Amino acid sequence: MANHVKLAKGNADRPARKRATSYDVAELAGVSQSAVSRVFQAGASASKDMRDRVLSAANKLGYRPNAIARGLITQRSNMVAVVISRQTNLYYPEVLVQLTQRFSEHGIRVLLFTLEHERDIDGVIEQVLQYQVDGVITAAILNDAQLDTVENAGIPVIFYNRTLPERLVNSVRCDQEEGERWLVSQLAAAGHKRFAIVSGPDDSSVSMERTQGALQKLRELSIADVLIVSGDYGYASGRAAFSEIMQRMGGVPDAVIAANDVMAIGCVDEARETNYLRVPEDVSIVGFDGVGPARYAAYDLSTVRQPVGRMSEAAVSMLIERIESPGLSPEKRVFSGDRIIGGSALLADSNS
Amino acid sequence: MANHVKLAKGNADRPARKRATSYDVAELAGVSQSAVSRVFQAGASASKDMRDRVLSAANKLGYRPNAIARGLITQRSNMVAVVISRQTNLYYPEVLVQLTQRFSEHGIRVLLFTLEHERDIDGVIEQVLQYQVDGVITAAILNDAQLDTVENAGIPVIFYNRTLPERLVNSVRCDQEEGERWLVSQLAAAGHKRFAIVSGPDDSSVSMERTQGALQKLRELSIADVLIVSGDYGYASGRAAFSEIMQRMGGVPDAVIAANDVMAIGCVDEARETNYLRVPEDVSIVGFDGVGPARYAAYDLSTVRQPVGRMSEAAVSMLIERIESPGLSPEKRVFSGDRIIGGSALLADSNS
DNA sequence: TTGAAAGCGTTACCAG
DNA sequence: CTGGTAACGCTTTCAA
Repeated sequence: MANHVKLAKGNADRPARKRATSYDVAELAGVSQSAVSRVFQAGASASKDMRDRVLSAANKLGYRPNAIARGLITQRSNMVAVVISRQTNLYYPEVLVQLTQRFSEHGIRVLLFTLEHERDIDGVIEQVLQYQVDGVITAAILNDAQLDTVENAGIPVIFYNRTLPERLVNSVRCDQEEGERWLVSQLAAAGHKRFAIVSGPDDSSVSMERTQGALQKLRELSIADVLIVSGDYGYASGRAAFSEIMQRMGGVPDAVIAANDVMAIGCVDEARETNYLRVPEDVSIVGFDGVGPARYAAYDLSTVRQPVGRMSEAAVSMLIERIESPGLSPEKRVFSGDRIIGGSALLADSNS
Repeated sequence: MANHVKLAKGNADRPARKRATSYDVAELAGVSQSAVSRVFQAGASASKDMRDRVLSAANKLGYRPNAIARGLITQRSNMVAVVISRQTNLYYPEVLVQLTQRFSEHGIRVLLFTLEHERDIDGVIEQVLQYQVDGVITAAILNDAQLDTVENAGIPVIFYNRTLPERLVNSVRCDQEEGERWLVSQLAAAGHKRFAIVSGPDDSSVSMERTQGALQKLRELSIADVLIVSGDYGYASGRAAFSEIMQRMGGVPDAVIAANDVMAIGCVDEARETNYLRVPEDVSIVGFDGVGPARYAAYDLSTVRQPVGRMSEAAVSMLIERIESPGLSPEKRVFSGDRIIGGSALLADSNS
């Protein structure tokens, strides 16, 4: 009654080691290899009889065209690289799913590259090029030399939520500045005077844009005295930041502008739990992103939501266009964020 | 002064259309193509002189070995498929990053496949096989025929957080049952009598295991009267579920066991905001997963955290082992979750 | 419509 | 250590 280790149910007798090739199928079907190839193509020219014989043979052998070999001859791997930094993924997990889903509708697969920090990108570029991807979507900034490297290889690049202002590149992003300016103007119009900003990590261009956008608008409104403390986009750093603000200001700020929702939530908790403050009566707190937890009843953040669905759709279609027509000129698409008025801040429009 | 559209900075004169091949490098360096190939390999045999000339020629041409062609001849694509369902990614975004990072340390790239629902997997399998991946990590269940298909192609598969009990497969998972049993026993020991369960989507095996684990322990404790309502793992569905519980029970349950943290958070908010209940004084609520928001001060969930770091490390090393040694027998690794005692529930151990 | 043969860019095997 | 040559599995002319 001793059994073999390997148990194969449907096709117990097949050797299973070597994959069937188009030659195997051709032989079994009694046709040429080119014929097999044609049957598995879109605009093929094959008689019904031929088609049937090939397909049944293929089925019997479990044949599947080898996409790698195809890529070699057609010079199209049908793979695109998606480069994300840790942050992108953590705070917008749905972006990846959306990108992958949309690409797959076009017969394109996603090769994923992740960066612990945005600076680690050099090695990644090397890999991306070796794998002959047809295009790249990057949520990490490339410098001039890096971008040159990729473009000289003839690979189109789309920047996701970042851009190189000095250069002709393709990019899709959310208007962080506009969003922050709106938040600031709303807060100011509601009478807030003492502001604090919680910025993100130093190597995050998104955080830079948000912080600068807010600062700029504050300056325009002649609000000069602004305290900036920095966090790492995480909850704990939001709590620590609020604590630091209280200490360095020697009191309660009127409004706190956090570079993302998670830190804003941290600020809210620290204000309530540690300092026994009421939000928004004692202090207004706003975030940015519009992530899920921002809508939880306990926080109900006033924030700006990135239209991630439209952004990822735009990125995919821009990239596919450029894969199909390599000559297309660069395009920058900027989406306004959705303005969300929640209960975490007293805004001018709060009671409208 | 008219400029051409294309502006290339570093290497303005290079045609940029066609990528350099090992033959181009060989010609420029005045050596054979095989020599070039050898220089770019690990255990190569090449003299220092040879090496220098090749490398400098390669550099000049911007040559990079074509991983696709290499894969064709070596029968190793150095790519693995990672299949995730929407849910996996949304509630554990870090899993993907960890997997990708760890694989990349071994020179392996991740080809990502996402499923809207776990049932969409058939087409994905077809793609996975066509791309000649060296292995698969799947966070979606395959049925017998599907698994046969992949295994017959000689591709090792690791199941992530699911398993096929009736079959010899490789899997890495968190012990959902054990976790739920602990939660139930803690709740029961604290004196709770009227229980309600909020289950996840019907097609989620993880939800099934959790719900069954809880139910089983409740039965063992002779607590028969348990209401089960179902949600979709989302916040809103958690709120709706709590509402439904109140209605169908005609009063307040002693304890609510949600199949994940996000729904537990929804329950907490609905209990507080809509029903003016105190948590945990009036009702205890527990979740599962140990996601970030579970630790926010406003919720402070009692829950069980999946050790995702260790799990993804285990998955990667198991897969790599099996790619390297195809004969290895199947292995199932089960990790206990970390027990987290928070303020959202009165547990027997709460004051220990 | 079909088949033969020439690549795609690499590695692997052999002589030298 | 080095170079020639045969694969790898496919698509793509080009004749028939």
